[in-house]
Amino acid sequence: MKRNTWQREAVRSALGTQMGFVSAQGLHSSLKNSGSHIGLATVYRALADLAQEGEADSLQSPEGESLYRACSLEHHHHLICRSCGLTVEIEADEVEEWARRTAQQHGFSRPEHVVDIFGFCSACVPPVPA
Amino acid sequence: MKRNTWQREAVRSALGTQMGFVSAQGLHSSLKNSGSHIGLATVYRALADLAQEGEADSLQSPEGESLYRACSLEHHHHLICRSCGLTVEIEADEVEEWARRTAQQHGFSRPEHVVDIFGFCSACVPPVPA
DNA sequence: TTGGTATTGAAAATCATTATCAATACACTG
DNA sequence: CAGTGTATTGATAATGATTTTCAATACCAA
Ligand SMILES: [Zn+2]
Ligand SMILES: [Zn+2]
Ligand SMILES: [Zn+2]
Ligand SMILES: [Zn+2]
Repeated sequence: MKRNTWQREAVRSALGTQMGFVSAQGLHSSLKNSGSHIGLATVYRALADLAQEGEADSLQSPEGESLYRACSLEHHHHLICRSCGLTVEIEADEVEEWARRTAQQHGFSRPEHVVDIFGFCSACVPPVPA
Repeated sequence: MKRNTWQREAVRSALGTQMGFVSAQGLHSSLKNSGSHIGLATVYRALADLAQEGEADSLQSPEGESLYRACSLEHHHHLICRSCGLTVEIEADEVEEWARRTAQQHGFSRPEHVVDIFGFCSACVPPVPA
C-alpha cells in the first residue's frame, strides 16, 4: 500500500508554493535551499506520482523538460511565461469543442489534446527579438 | 554559404516517405536500413535545419522526444494517431485567434502555442479503455 | 515492539541530444 | 580540370535529464 512520508509531503508542499511550472531538478534545488535533505530521485518519483494521481499537471517545455505544477482539478490549459515560469490557468470551452469536433470529423476516437501558450509575461522584458 | 550534400537530400527525402512524425534516431535507423551510411549526428543536424527553415515541423512526443515531419509550409496543427502515427494536418484559424487574444488579454507578448490532438485513427482499434 | 515491505537516496546506468575536431567534400576560381 | 578556402561530416566523447539499482531505512498494521 502507499505510505505517507515527509518527503512526499515536502514535494507536494513545495509544489504548492511555486508560482508556475517547475522541473524536478528545479524543485529539488528549491527544497535543498530550504534546508531539506530530500534526494533527487525521490523528487522525481513524487512528482510522477502526483501527476499520475491528478494532483499535479505536467507538460513538456519547448526544450523537452518535464515540468510540473499544482493546478486546479478541472480540465484547463496554460499560458506560461518563458522567462519566469509564471503560469495562468485558462479555460477554453471554445478549444475543447473544436478539438472534439475536429477529431470526430477525421474519425479519430478517444481524443486528447495538448494546448498551451508560451510567451513573456508583462513583468519579463522579452529577450532580443529574432 | 550553405552547401548541398547527399546527406541533407537523403534526410529530406527520407522524411518525405514517412507518413507521420519520426524521431531523429528513428529516421537514422530507417536510412541505414535502406543502405545509407549517413551518420547519426548528421541526421540530427539536418532535421534541425529543416525544422529551422520551415521545411519540417517538429514537436515533442508525450515521452519528451523530438519528432519531425515534412509538412505543408503554412502554420497548422496536428491530429496524430497514438497507435500508427498517422498524422493529419489541420488548420484552426479559430484557435490561432483564440491564442492570440488570450495571450494579449493577460499581457503576454510573443506568444507561441502548442496545439495538437492525439487519438486513434479509424484504422486503429482503440486499445483497452481505461 | 516486531516483521514485512514500501520508500529512500547515493551512485551508476540510460538515453536522447550536442559538442569535438580531424578528415572530407563542396563551390568557386583561374 | 586542378587548387583553395571553408562548410560539412561522422566517430566518439561529453552533456544533461531521467531512471534504475539496491542496501539501508522508515512506515504501519498487527
Ligand atoms: Zn494546470
Ligand atoms: Zn515572466
Ligand atoms: Zn505539420
Ligand atoms: Zn492509426
